[in-house]
Amino acid sequence: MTPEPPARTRQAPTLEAVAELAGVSRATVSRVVNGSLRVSPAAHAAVTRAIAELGYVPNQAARSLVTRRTDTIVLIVHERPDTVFADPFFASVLRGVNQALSVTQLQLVLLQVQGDRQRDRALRYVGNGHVDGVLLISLHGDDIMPMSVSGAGVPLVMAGRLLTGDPVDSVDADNVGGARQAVRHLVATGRRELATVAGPVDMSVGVDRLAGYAQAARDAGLPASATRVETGDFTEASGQAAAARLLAEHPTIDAVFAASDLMALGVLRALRAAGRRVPDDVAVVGFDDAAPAVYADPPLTTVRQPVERLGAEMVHQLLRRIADPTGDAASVILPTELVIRSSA
Amino acid sequence: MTPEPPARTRQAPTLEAVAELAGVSRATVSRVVNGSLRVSPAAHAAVTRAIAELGYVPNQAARSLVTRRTDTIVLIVHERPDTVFADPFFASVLRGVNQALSVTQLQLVLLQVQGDRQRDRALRYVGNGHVDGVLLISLHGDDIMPMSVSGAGVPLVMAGRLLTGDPVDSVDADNVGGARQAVRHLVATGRRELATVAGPVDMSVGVDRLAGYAQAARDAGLPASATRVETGDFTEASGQAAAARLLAEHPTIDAVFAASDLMALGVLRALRAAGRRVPDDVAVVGFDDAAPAVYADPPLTTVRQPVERLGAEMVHQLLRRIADPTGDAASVILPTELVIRSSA
DNA sequence: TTGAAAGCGCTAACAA
DNA sequence: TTGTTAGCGCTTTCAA
Repeated sequence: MTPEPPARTRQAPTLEAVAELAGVSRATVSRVVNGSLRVSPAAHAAVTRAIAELGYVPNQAARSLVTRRTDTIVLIVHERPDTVFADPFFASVLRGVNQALSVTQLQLVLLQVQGDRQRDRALRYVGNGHVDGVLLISLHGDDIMPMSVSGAGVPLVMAGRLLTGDPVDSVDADNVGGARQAVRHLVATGRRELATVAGPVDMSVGVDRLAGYAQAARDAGLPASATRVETGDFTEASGQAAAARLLAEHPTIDAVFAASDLMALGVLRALRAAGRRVPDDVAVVGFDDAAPAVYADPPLTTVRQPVERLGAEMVHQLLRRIADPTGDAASVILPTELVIRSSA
Repeated sequence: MTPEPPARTRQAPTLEAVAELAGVSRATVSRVVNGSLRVSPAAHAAVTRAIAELGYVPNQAARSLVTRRTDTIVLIVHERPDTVFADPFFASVLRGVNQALSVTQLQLVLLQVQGDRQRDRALRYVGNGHVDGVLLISLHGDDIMPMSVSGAGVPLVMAGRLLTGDPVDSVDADNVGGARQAVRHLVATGRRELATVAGPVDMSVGVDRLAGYAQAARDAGLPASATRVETGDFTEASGQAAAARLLAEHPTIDAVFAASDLMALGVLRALRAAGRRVPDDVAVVGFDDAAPAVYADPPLTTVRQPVERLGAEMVHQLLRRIADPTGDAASVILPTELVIRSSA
């Protein structure tokens, strides 16, 4: 009287069982499962039926052991130790990643990394063949992860670009172009005394959006006095503080380009606190990273980057790189879009 | 002259290599790696040194093949085919999950599931021993996934609860209590003509928040006429439409409880569109699911649920269940908190 | 405390 | 087109 084993323990059907039921060898079953062409219709049918009957699903561990593939990629989010990464941006990227992945056999492992300990653990995980490829979202402009990963020969695609200039497969929004759109819009609507609340200078997004701002201001023939810059860290509070500084020192400002949506919100608050009217008095344009700034009231004119698509493109590029590990690093730049709403 | 193999291909050191270098058997190395007590200090030292020298990391596939553990859990997000799941809520849960996981050896696989096809694929994935446990966030009140998963003997913890009443390990916010807090607050501040914009009746959050609202209204001795209900689907647009209906039919309303933050935003817009002043004319309290309603201007009084903690608690409960698969299903209810801001 | 040996379920030559 | 066979790297009895 052997006791009934718990469901959990009940042996999942193996290749062997399928082979037996179908009356063929394990190799043939394997061929069918893996879509080999060199199988007779009869064998194929028998195997397919047996698989259905038994509810067979390949054991991934056994498969990985021999193929050295894992059918898994990892998304690493390398945050700063102190900062909380902007949720909506991340969630939107993730949505795009999942969508692109849903038509593949690949599974997604998620790794949130803060600090050197966790980073090194992640690096070890990746370096040890646990995944077929890496997607990286890094908040560090000089992160060592990208080079460590690609140096280990593991396919990698990162969001944004490396401030070090090292070549890495990457997908990025057109931050320079987006900032230019913002400035051109402000100038086109008659603004002449511009300022920007820029992002951190140690992040490519920060650098690029500032560069676009400066370029466009120069192109518009604005004097240097009309290109004020204060820096924030992408948070609402920092945007508010930066705007307050701007207003105190340059009361004649009539437009602000905020390099993130959260900072744009802060700018709005600072303007209100200072008794300025938006947009009559001062116009505001923010960069839309999918954070909730669009819920500002009145709604904000923004430069929108296609965040979800960014995630999907990262996957596509990674798949390409996995299929063909050779060749130079490629950068995909996604266009931004100016979305005009009432407050600018 | 064998060509230099690419880094990728270079054999990772195996147990065998470690054993040889340490001058012991593979079994002994395995014991050290897995923390067995029955190893002599000398052997232990030799093995430890060899591991460090070689940079050995166990091959997870080989290990899983024999242990039948995967050291992986999966977070399944079962969305509706049409709806886009609220990003910030999801991202916050994920943050809590990751945080709880970071002190373990477990890896997190993420599965976004929409529609029956993907659901069945996920079920097969889980049922075939790919993961040690499942975390489930479901938007379907009568989802078959929970019972399928736990019926297959795979440890499962879900967020929320099943409308079917089936017993499943779960973690939930105190939605009933939170809604009561909201109503009590409105009553305490002098409101007498209440209404709610409730959530979908096929989701436990919707049902529970409505139940709390009704309970508290009754407890406060409000007449039935003061417990109007309109239903939305948790989106801002639906909140706005519901509030518009409410205002049209019951112009005397002086307070609205919105069962989600996005719907609260919609309510605010509807009130403004109707020329009502907030909060003087009509007070609004929303349920804070970590969506951006708190960015409303003026800020909204909300009932806040601890979303991040919810994720962490789900992990803790799952770990318990994995360690001890027997025993009855348990429900953890997390308290909510009333956060009073200007608009109510 | 240690080692020898038997697989875990699968893929991939190689032979037939 | 099919089957046979030899492992992939690890854990785990079982004996010593």
